[in-house]
Amino acid sequence: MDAAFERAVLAQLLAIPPGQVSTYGTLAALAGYPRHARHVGKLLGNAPEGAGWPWFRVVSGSGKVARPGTPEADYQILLLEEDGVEVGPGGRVNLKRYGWPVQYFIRP
DNA sequence: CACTTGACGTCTT
DNA sequence: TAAGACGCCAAGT
Repeated sequence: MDAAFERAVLAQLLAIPPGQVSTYGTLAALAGYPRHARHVGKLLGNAPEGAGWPWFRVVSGSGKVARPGTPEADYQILLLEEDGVEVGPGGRVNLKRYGWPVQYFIRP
């Protein structure tokens, strides 16, 4: 396993402010591993549930929840809404508002 | 060594 | 906007 990669990604994951979301590719890039988006997904998928990691704050680059249709996706949507993030039909998230670190803050 | 498999991303229809 | 083609990188078979 690559402990350095895991540490770096986890650091970025924990850096996401509550109520905001980031993407796999962004986390990988911030961690210092560009084009390793798939590995971030694999890491989160393999991550222990009781670790307390905010894995639910990570969505795909299109702003959609990964693996749509699965119970995990529904659970993630639930957690995001609990976190104050609006999730549209199909597990869509408006990255213009909730995206991190680039959030545009289009608030009424 | 060749091929497959991913919680992915960007570009083109 | 939705859907498909390609590209990407590491790990497993």
